[in-house]
Amino acid sequence: MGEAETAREQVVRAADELFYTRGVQAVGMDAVRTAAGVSLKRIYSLFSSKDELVVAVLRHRTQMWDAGIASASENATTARERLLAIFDFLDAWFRESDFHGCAFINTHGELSASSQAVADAVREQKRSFQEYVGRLVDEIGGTPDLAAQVAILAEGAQTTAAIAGTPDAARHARAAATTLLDAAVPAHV
Amino acid sequence: MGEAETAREQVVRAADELFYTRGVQAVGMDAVRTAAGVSLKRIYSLFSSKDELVVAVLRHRTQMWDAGIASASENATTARERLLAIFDFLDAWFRESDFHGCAFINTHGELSASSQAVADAVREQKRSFQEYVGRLVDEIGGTPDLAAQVAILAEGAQTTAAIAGTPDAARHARAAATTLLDAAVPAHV
DNA sequence: TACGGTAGAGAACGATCGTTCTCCGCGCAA
DNA sequence: TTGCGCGGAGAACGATCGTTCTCTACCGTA
Repeated sequence: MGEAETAREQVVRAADELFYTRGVQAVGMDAVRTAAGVSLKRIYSLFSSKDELVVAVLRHRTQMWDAGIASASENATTARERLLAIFDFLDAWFRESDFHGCAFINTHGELSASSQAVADAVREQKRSFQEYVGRLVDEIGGTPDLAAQVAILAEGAQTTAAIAGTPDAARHARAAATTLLDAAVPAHV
Repeated sequence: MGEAETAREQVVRAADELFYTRGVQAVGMDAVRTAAGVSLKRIYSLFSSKDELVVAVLRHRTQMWDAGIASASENATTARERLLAIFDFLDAWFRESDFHGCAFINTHGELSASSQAVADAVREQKRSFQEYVGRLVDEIGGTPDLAAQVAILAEGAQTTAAIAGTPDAARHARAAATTLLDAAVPAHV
C-alpha cells in the first residue's frame, strides 16, 4: 500500500512535468512510463485512462499552487498583505526558467473541448482560488466584485507572462491591485 | 487567382471554426477537407503543412478581432470611451453561445511548446493589442504601465470567462479598468 | 477529334497514439 | 522442492494522424 502510494506519486509527478513542459497531447503514455519508471500495466491499474491521469495531475498542481500561495503569504500579517503576496508569488514564478504559463489555463485550452472531467477540474481550481481571494477581500471590507477584479488581474498576469515570455505582468498586476484596493477600501494610515 | 483566393478563404474559415470549437489537435486535415469542400491536394498546395494553416487561421482571427474592436468603438468619441468599449466588446462576445475563450490563448496553450511559428503568431497578436491599448492610454495622458494594466484586465477577463463559462468577467474587468483610469488620470468633469 | 495538363476524390503510407495482452521471472505457501 | 499468483517489460493491436500518391475526369487548344 505504501509502495502503491509511492508509485502513484511517481507517475503523477513525472506526468506533471512532462505535460507541463510539452503539453498533454504531445506526451505519450510510453513517455510517462519511462519517466516514472513504472510499467504501463501498473499505470493503468492506478488510472483507468489518460484522462484520469490528467485530472490527477491537475489535482496535484492544485496542491502545489495552494502551498506556494501559503508560503508566499507567510510573512504577511494583514489580509491586504496576503492579497498582494499573491502577485509576489506570481512574480517569482514567472522568473523561473521552466515557467510555461498556468498549467490549468494551458490544459483547459488543450482539452476542455474534448474532456468534461478536465474542464471541471480546471474550473474547480479557479473557483477555489477566487474563493480564497474573496475571503481576504471580505476581511478588509471589500465587496465580492472587488475580489473578482483582483482575481482577473491574477489570471491576466499569468496569461500575459506566458505569451509574452516576460515576468513584467506580475509587477503591473500588483500595481493595479494596489490601486483597486486603495480605491475601494480607505487606507488605514 | 480569384478562385484560388476563394479556396484559400474557404479553407481558412472552415479550419478556424473547427479548430476553435474542438481544438487544433482534435481536428484532422480530413475534417478540414470535408468542411471546406476543398481537396487535400489543393489544401497542401496552399499551405505546406498543418502548422502553416494554423498560423493562417490565427492571422484571420487577428483581422476579425481588430474589426470587432473597431466596430465596438464606432460610437466612442474619446480615447477613454474607446478603451472602455474594449470591455463592452468582450461582454458581447462572452455572451455568444459558441464562445470558447480566446483562440490565441487556447492555441498557445495547446501548441506553443511544439510550434515556434504558432507561439510567434500568438505573441504578435497580443503585442499588437497592447500597442493599441498603449496608444489610447497615451492619448488620455496615461503611462505605459497603466496601458499594461488595462491589457492584463482584458486578458484575465477572457481567461476567466472561458473557464467559468459565464460573461461576468467582462463587467468586472470594465469596472476595474474604470477605477484604474480614474485613479491615474484626473477626471475632466 | 486528339491531347497535355490540372484538379478532385480518396486510397495508401508510415508514424504514433491509447490501451491491452503475452510472456517471463520472482516470492511465497505447503 | 513444487506449484501458483502477481507484477514488470514491452510487444501487439486497432485507430487515427499528417502527408503523399494514384487514378480518373475534364478543360482549352490545335
